[in-house]
Amino acid sequence: MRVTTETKRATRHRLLESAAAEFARAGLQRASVDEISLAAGLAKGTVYNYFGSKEELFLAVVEEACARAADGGAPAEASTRERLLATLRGFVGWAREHEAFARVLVRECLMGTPELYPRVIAAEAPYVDELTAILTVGAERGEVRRDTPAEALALALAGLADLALVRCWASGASTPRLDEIPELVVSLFLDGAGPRTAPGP
Amino acid sequence: MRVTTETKRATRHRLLESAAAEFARAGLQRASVDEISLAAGLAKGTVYNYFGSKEELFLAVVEEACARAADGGAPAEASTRERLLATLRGFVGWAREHEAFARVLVRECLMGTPELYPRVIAAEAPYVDELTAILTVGAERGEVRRDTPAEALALALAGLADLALVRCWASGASTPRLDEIPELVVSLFLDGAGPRTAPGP
Amino acid sequence: MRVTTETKRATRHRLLESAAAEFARAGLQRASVDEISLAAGLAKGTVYNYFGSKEELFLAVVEEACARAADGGAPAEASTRERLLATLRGFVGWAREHEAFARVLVRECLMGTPELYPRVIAAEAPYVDELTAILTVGAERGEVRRDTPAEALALALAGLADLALVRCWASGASTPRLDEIPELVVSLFLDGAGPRTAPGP
Amino acid sequence: MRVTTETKRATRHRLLESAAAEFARAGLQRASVDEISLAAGLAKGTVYNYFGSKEELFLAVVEEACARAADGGAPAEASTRERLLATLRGFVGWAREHEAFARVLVRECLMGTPELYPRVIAAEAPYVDELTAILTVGAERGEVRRDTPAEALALALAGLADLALVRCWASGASTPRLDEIPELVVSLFLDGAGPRTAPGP
DNA sequence: GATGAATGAGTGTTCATTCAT
DNA sequence: CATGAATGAACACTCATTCAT
Repeated sequence: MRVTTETKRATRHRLLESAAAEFARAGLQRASVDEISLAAGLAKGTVYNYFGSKEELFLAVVEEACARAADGGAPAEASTRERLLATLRGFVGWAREHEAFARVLVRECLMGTPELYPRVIAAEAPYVDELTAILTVGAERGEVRRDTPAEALALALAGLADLALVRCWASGASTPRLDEIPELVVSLFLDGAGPRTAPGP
Repeated sequence: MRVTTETKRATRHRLLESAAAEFARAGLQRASVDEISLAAGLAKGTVYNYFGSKEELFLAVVEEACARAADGGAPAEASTRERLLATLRGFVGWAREHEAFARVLVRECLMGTPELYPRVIAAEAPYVDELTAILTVGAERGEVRRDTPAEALALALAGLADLALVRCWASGASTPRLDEIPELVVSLFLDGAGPRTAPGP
Repeated sequence: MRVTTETKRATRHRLLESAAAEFARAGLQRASVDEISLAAGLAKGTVYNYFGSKEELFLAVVEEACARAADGGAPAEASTRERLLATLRGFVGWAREHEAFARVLVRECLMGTPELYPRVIAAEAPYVDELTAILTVGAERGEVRRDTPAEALALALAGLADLALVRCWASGASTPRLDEIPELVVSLFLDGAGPRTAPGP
Repeated sequence: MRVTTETKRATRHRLLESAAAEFARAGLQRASVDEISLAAGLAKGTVYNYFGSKEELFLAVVEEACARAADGGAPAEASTRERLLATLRGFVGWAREHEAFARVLVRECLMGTPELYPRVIAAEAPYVDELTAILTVGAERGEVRRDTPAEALALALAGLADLALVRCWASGASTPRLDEIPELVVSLFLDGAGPRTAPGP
């Protein structure tokens, strides 16, 4: 019984892994259930013993990706800049190690099918919420402008990070490099593209 | 002869219009050639008298959208901030009036099918090039930071505008409102999310 | 008026020529009406001013081919062997000069669409009839076996010639060569594949 | 397992049978995959579980037909005439019982689509090879003329048999009758159409 | 008489989903 | 619970034919 439960968990995990790879490669529409099941070493029908449809499987992958992306623990009571940097470093580090999941997540952050959009939003909530919380505290401390809602800023920051990741992947990991992304994005986000006024420690 | 030429132009235009709507609704993969032709009041075969394939039609729509988006004339020798604002206002104004086209453009700016990517990039060039040119001049004038390539900044700016548009459409045109977008985006882009240091003249 | 009639004849002729080329290249099914009209320097619709349908055009080509093939005049009162040789030489010579028509004819002699078969048979009648007549006279003279109907023999002979032509074309005109075909076929047909008993004068 | 394997074999067989009938009726181009699957009592998609494409299915039918046609075992060390007769009797007997396959085979022996020609040739090899072998031995024994390559003679003989079958089918099985064909064809092939010289024992 | 834009039925093929084993 | 054969709706694309100009 215990064994059975453990086996099921493992099977589900294998399906999620190969589904992430396939969705990252081909997107939701073009991904093939056949490919996913074969890559997991299982038969096609098994997919439907675990997930109701291809779309359900896709959402499960997105949820898994967000859950993993969010748990890049934030640091202590450092400056807002440091906290954002840490969060993005966690995100980028996770993206490096789980590129398949990361590609799916980024892809769907930027452009989801309209009918799935609400559910993707919900799945991404933990990740965006973390950024929102940091920015809210930052605004209270006077480290973040107050004329724009924290959530809008969080979405813009997440979007900038996603765009940078897309550019990185599209350029063969050369421009920008993965490890440059957090500084690059946080700098642009906090300081803007205008001339550097006060570099400040 | 003249009549025929004019008629063909009109037919092609109708096809582009309904194709833009369908692509905006469903994306490249899920868009149905049948739907496009029927919505245009034409038979399916007619689509193939004008465009070699669904993908060619799609690219034609993107090119059309970019050509229109780009001709929002830039102003004179104003400040970089004003020039960027004017360009984004032109873009947003155009997006309001041609929402179907705009959705296609934004969608594919953010994430196109890999095999089409080079051609989409080429189609979008005029629009991104305009931003790049403004930012290059701005850097020379000392109005734009010089530690990041102008083209990377242009892509970030275009990406922010796209993200704002997506949020606008997803929220039923309420948050943010269309006409707020240029100021919002340019302000965030130039000044950053940090505390307002110098409101500037 | 005379001019008009002459022009129509010429137009019809051009269509038959390019139709023969296209049918020879691709067969009845795969032949494209577009190709035929364009190769003739005319618009697609014009084909239908002269022929009711693609099939009608095809039959017209077959008839034209047979009419031309048959008028390779038969010689005098020579031996049956000589008369058959002369007829086949005429046929092969014509095939050389009008390869497109010849390919269509051979193709359809060997394998016609069932529904067209009767009409193709009728169109080929003049050519097969000539062979039948020669063989009938040959049988009366004792130069041809009498235990098989002359028409069956004529069809077998025509079939052998067609097969030889097909082999010739398939081998790039090398095996057998076009000018070898008449002797080859008549020799096999009259003498058989058994050991040469009497080479005859 | 055993059951599944047996079932698959049966399903494949049903598809081959109805495909043979459809190809015989309409030829490769006009044959409809829909018709084939429906006639087999299966859904259209099932065809593609067994054969990669319509062309692959077609080639499978030809191969099946040739494999069956060739196994009409040749007799012992009889005369060349007897051996050829036996082979043709086997072929005709098989053609009677599997008319659909036979029609496909004959049709494609006589004229295949150019791009498939090499593969059709390969599929037919066993059958033509048998005739070639018999004729080669016959030439060594002095029972077959040596001035023409055995393979060319084999093709001519196979072609004559095919033509006879076509005439038989076209005439509603009356002229010639199926069972007359072997003698008719072998007699014409070995003795020729010239006057009977030596009836031989 | 010539044109060629419009047509739309027909085609081969894919693939998510089901279900009997 | 896993399987994978069967399914059939959906799809992009072709092309012979028509007809208004």
